[in-house]
Amino acid sequence: MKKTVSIEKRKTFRHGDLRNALVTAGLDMARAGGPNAVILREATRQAGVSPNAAYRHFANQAALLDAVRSACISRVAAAIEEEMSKPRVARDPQMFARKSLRAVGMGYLGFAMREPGMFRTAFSVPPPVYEQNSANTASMGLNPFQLLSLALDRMLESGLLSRKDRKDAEYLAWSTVHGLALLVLEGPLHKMPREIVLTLGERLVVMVERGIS
Amino acid sequence: MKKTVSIEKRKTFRHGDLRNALVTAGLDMARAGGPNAVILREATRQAGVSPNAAYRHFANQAALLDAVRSACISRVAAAIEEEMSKPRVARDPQMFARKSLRAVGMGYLGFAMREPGMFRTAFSVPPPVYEQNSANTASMGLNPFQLLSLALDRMLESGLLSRKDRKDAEYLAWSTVHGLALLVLEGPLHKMPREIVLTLGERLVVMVERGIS
DNA sequence: CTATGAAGTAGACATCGTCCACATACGCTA
DNA sequence: TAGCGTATGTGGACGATGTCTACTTCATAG
Repeated sequence: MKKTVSIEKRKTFRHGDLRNALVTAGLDMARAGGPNAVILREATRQAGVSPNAAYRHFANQAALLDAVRSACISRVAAAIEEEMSKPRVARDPQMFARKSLRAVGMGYLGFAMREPGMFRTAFSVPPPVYEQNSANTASMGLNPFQLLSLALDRMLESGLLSRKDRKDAEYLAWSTVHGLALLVLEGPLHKMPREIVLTLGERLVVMVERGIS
Repeated sequence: MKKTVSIEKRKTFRHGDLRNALVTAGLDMARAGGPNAVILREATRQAGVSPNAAYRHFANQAALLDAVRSACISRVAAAIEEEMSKPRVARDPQMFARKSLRAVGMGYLGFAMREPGMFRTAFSVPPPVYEQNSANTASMGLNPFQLLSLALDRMLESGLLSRKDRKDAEYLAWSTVHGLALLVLEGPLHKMPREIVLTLGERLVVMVERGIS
C-alpha cells in the first residue's frame, strides 16, 4: 500500500521542478483511483516536499486536479490519434471516412477500458469545453473533440453526410461512446466483461453511422 | 448556507426513524451537490443526532451513499414512467413502440436536466446492475433499465426490430442518452443550454431508432 | 420487575485541505 | 562582489470528515 515513490531526500532547498512532480504524482493517483484519489498532500509527499509547498504552484487542490485532468485529456487524444493512424492505405474516401469515425470511437472506448482512472479523471466536472478549446492536445495538436470533428468532416466531404446532418453531429456521436464508457467504468455496467464492451462499441459506431444521416 | 432542517431537539432518547431521516438528509445533499456532497456527519446533524448514531444503521458512509443512490434511481424510474404514460391513445403498435422508446430516452434526459445532483448520484460508482436487479423501482415496479427493455420489446413485437438486433439493444440505447446527460452534467458540455440539450436528445432518439436495426 | 440488547452519546484519532508566519537561497542590481 | 528582493519551501495550527472504542439509556421480552 505504501508506495512512497522516489523520495530521494533532495539536498537542494529548491526542488527544481516541483510543479511537474506534483502533476506526475497526481496523474499516478488518478490512474489508480480516478479523480477522487488525487490528494494534494499525498502528491507533495511523493515529491518529498512539505504540503504547503504545493500552494506555490497551485491555488488549491482543485487547481492541481485541473492540471492532472488536462494531462489525462491529452492521453485520450493520443490514444485516438494512434487508432486513427492505423489504417495505412485509404483509397476510397468513403471507406476512409468510415474508418476514421470508427477509429475515434474505438480509440476513445479502448482508452477508457485500458486506463479507467485517467479516463474518469479526464471527463469529470469542471472543464467547460463547449465552444472553447484550450490545449489538452496530443502530437497532432488536436483534442479529442477536434479529432471527432475531423472524422465527421471526412464523412461530410465524402458524401456520407448531408451538411444539415453534419451540424452538431459530434455531440451525437460523442454521447454514444461516452455513455457506454461511463456506464461501464462508474455505472451499473461495472461488471460487464471488457470484450463485450468493445463488441458493443463496434455496434454503437455502426449505429451512429447509420442513424446519424 | 446553513439549512439546519428540522432539528426539533427530540425529547425521546430514541429517534424513532433515524435510518429514514439519514437517507432523506442524504438525498437532500445529493440533490444539491451530487454524490460527493453526501456527508455522513452532516446527515446526523440534520437528524439531530450524534455522528456515531449513523453507525447503528449503516456500516459506513459508503453504505449510506448506497441507500441514497438507490432512492435516486427510484426517482429516475418514476420520471421515466411518467413520461411513458403521457401518450394517452396508442392505436398503431409501431407508433406506440416508437413513442415508448422516445419516452424512456427523454424521461431519462429530462430528469437529468431537472435534477442533476440526484441523477449524478444515481449512476455513480458501485452498483453492479449488469445481469442483476434489486429494487430501485418506482410505482410500476420496474427500474430504469427494465423500462427501457419494455420499450424495446414493444419495438420487437411491432416488427420495428429484428430479434437479432433486439439483443443487447438496451445497452446501445442507454449509452446514448446516458452519455449526453453526463457530458452535460459533469463533463465538457457543462455550459450547453438545456434547451439545446433536449433538442439533441430528440435527435439522439431518432438516431437510435434508425441505426439500431 | 428485571436484565438484555438495540439505539444513541462521548471522546479520541488520523487524514485532508488550507491559512499564517517564518526560513532559505537564486539571481539581479549596484 | 556584496547585498538584497522575492520566489520557493517549512512549520504549526485550525476546522472538517470518517471511524474506532468505550459508556449510557431505555423499551420490552420473559
